[in-house]
Amino acid sequence: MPERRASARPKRKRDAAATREAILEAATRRLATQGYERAGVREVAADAGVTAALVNRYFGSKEGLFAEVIARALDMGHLLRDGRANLADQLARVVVYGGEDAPDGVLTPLLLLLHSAAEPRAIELFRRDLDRTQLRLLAEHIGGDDAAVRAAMVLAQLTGFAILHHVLRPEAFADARGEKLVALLSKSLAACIG
Amino acid sequence: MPERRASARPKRKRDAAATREAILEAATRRLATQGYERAGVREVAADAGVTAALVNRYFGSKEGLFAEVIARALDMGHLLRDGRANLADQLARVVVYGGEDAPDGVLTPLLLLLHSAAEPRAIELFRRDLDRTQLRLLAEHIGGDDAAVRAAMVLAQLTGFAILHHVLRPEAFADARGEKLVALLSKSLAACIG
DNA sequence: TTTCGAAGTCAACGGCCGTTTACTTGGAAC
DNA sequence: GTTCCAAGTAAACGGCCGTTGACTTCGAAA
Repeated sequence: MPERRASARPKRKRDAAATREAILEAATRRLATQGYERAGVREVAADAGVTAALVNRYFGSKEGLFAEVIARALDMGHLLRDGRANLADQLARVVVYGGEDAPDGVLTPLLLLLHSAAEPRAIELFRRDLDRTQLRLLAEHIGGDDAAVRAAMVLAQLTGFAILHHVLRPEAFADARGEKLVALLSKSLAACIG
Repeated sequence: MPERRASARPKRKRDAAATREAILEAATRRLATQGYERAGVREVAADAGVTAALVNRYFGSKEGLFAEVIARALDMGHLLRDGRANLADQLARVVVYGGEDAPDGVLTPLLLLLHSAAEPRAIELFRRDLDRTQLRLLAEHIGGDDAAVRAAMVLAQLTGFAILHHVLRPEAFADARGEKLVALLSKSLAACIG
């Protein structure tokens, strides 16, 4: 019989900060792929190489843990790269080609959102943070009249595309080439940006 | 102390077909507002005025119940009205003004989808049924080259708008007038339809 | 009115999950 | 090497949920 999971891991030394980080990373991945309900505290703890009790010790509760996950994801995962030229095309490429496995990727906040749509507490956390982070940045990049509404429309399109492309995966998307999707998406994004 | 819930209800006579229908209605409402995980069999049964055991008797299991809910919703809730003129504008009005409380409304399939995004079994049911109902109808109305991909893009936009407008509700959408949203959405829908 | 099958209920089982309490262990400081 | 607090674990509790099997009740047919 081979070694157990725990001994296969690098067996991190006792380091509260590093352990905290490992838990947050594991929680982000679980939340982005499974959503609030299906992401269990025991699973997250096992991914991080610790016990469920320790998770609650550090973050108070499951809700506290995922609140910090969402806040961090919204702070880190800036949807926009540095240059603001070709905004529609940039955004389109992010959601078409962005890997879903990178826990700090720009796609993560979208997956977090749509996998937690059924959880009122998670939605509350998103609403509170979104307006003053991603949407504000987007609105500044867009500018002009109705910048706030247009920014929300852009976010809506990105989220909708993400749910179809990364979760539902209808036949039409599976068959289509990536560049075809980029072209269509950036075209309708441009219609919103103006 | 007032009467109990059961006596406040019309106390439907023993009618298997009617009871079945009542359970399906209640399940549809619960699934559309709470998603697969949070919609409990006991709650659904109570809404329909029966016991959880009877629900499992009629539908075999929770999964069987919601499979039928999804299939029915996709069959009934045709996104498109009869006339095919101004398709973008029609669709935009549906998701902007469509009430979320009507269990047979055209908006229901979208809410079912985005509230069940975290549940793999529900996603599987959607994928299987979507391609041969809503997406096929949409593609026929759109026509031309890449009709299938364009139809999926339209569904993505509608779903994304629904999650923002009916679930997340950012400030920008709360402040905006309905007609402004219809204008923006139909414009970017038109960019996809071509 | 009696009968009998279908409609519906009741209560319990087993499992999973978030949380808590008491305990053990590691490692740095002296 | 001893001490001692923080890091981490083990185990259990209580609650909720889906499911099941045995029981009860309605209502139509005879």
